[in-house]
Amino acid sequence: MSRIRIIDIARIANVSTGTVDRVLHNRDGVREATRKRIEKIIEEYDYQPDIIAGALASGRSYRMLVCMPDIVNAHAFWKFPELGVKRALAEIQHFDIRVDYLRFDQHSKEDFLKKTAGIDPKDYDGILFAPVFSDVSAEFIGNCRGAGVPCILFNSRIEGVEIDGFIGQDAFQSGFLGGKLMSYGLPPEKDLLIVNLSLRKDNYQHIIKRERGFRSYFEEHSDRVNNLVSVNINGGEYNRVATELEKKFTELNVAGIFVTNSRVHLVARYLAERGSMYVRLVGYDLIPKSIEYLQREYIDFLISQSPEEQAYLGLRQLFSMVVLKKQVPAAVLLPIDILTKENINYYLKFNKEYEQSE
Amino acid sequence: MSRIRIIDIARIANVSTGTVDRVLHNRDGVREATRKRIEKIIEEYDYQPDIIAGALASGRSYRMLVCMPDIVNAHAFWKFPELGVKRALAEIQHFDIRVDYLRFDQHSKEDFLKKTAGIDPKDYDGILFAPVFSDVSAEFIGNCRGAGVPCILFNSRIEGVEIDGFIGQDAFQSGFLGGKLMSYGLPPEKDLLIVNLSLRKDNYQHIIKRERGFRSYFEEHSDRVNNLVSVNINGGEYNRVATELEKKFTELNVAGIFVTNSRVHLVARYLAERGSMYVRLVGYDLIPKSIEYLQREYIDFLISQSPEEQAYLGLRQLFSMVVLKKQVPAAVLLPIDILTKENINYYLKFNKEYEQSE
DNA sequence: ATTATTTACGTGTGCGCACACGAAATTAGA
DNA sequence: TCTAATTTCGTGTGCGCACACGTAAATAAT
Repeated sequence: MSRIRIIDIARIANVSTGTVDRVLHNRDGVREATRKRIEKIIEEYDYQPDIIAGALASGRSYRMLVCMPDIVNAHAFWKFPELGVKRALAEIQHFDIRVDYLRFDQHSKEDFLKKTAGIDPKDYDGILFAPVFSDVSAEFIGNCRGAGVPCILFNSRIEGVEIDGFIGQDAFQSGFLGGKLMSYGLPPEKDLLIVNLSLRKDNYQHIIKRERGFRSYFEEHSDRVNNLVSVNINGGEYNRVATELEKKFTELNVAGIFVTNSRVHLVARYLAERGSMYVRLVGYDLIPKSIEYLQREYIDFLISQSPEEQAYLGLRQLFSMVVLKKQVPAAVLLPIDILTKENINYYLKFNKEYEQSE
Repeated sequence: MSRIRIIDIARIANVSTGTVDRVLHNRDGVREATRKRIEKIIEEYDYQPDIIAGALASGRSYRMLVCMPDIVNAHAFWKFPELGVKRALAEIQHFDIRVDYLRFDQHSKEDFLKKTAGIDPKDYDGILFAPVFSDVSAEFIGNCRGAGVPCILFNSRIEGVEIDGFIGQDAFQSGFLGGKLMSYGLPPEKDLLIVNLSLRKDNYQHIIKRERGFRSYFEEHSDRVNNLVSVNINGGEYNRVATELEKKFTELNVAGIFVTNSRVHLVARYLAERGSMYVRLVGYDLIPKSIEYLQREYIDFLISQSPEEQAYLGLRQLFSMVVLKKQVPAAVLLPIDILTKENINYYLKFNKEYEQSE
């Protein structure tokens, strides 16, 4: 009653295991009639290959490329995807899968081009990629898929570029949730700032969607008549941010600030130095500088993109596609995690465990 | 340069693979001196068995028992652990692991005793167990571990009972977080209700801890001078709940309600029928009845225990212990998920995907 | 019709390990 | 000292599959 094997199929079809093997692997050298007959039996008995035995026999090893920005310091944002990759790797280690990392400066398109220039996609069986620069990323993806190498994206997506899978977050909805967290308990008829602290104009897509989502919340809740004011501060050092904010604080009656990316800690610092603890502050991502202000209660909520989980799932999907030859969903949108001072430790501890288990 | 194999060790030690095999499996029939010699080599070269080949050769199959309460309707709380078990199973299916479910009426200790009486732990290689009735559960666990069967608990833990692993949540901290969510934006000097709607007094442990956590938040934030009033309503049908709440609403100036378990939807119904949308309501668990009120904004926040993830991790740990013979952490406390109207869909969708992929 | 070429298929080996069986070495028994 | 019992070890086989190789059958070339 156990599972049907190649040899069983061979016997039923009155051929040898070699012929069945050829059919299973779409190799030629099989007469059409025979092929049909065998395929029918495979179908009928719902043959499921024993991938354990397959892996052992083939002795194949796999090579994946994980392409994402540099980890700028030991605990920055891009450390988490790496942890996720390692976690996935630990689970599938028996399959002899090796991973190369290709890291690049997330602020330099030139660096990205230089680094990817040295890559031949054909050296890899699959690629997990966090696209930062839309146009050149699209080209890179095109090269890979042109060479027949599966490509799975995470963190952000590029419109109109065909890929094998995407793992990420619904940016609009996360902004919408930001609106709710902000609004919750805030007096109406006060002013709210939406602060964009992006360093590059390149990958603005999900930043814009976050702002739209945030605004949309207040449009849908007309009882909240808060006044929403956008502030764009490029450049990025603290003094610029402080100056710009100071201006707004004198003009307006600021009751809350929504920062559309992980640089929310700069705003938190401003509030801390100003002693404005009462101002609601909501931003993105679990990075150490922000955690500090979350714990000191200058930041009220952080919305997490679960970068660890994104990369974990990404590598698992590559594995499913490449090794198990299974279909994977075109897109997976992860839950939008809400982090506060009170639950942050569990997210951190979780990651620590993975680090220890290396 | 590839991994060292049994045959390599055998050659180095000047013995046959059979002898190495005996050492590896702690079988007798090996002279002490030889054993030492081989063990030293194993150590020195850090031999890691190829579990792929091992699984293939041994042809072993494994049997796990998953023991938890009945799924009372198609979408109730206990459906989620089942989904988690299935997800884990899908990932490790190549190892021929079968799972039996033992379900019992979570309100009847007699039923639990009856069901477990028919179980011989020795029929199983591992047990994943959600203990509900402390005393008899402890006995059951004792039987299993006495028979040498690893036992991993999830959902709740029993003090003083030795187990092989626990997957769950920090109840105190989740209550503390509930306090924050409640407090956030609520006017001080109003009254808050803490409502206990437990059906059985048996497994009160984490209910009590949740209340303690909640109260602790307000103790630590002395600027919040809200008045906390506990309400215990046993029994459980809606009318009782409505009557008791009505009493409190006339006595007090209720601005928020914290419900310590998943029956928060009963309170939400009361608020809905009363038209009291302004009252903040925080409770537990993603069950359909609550989701409805979450979407209608009578419930502001649900704290999720991630039951799907708990069971998923539980089975994965059993697998690690039993099949891979690896050590597993004594306890894993999962992140405390915050669910709102705005992010609930992603948690639901995620589960849907698993359902579809069956 | 005979040979060369192509197409279609069968056979054999090994991946790394687990385990049954049997053989050799050692010790005990007489 | 010789045999029997026991301990210690080696050998062989197979798990299900992938893949190289070899061979038979069909077709083409001469």
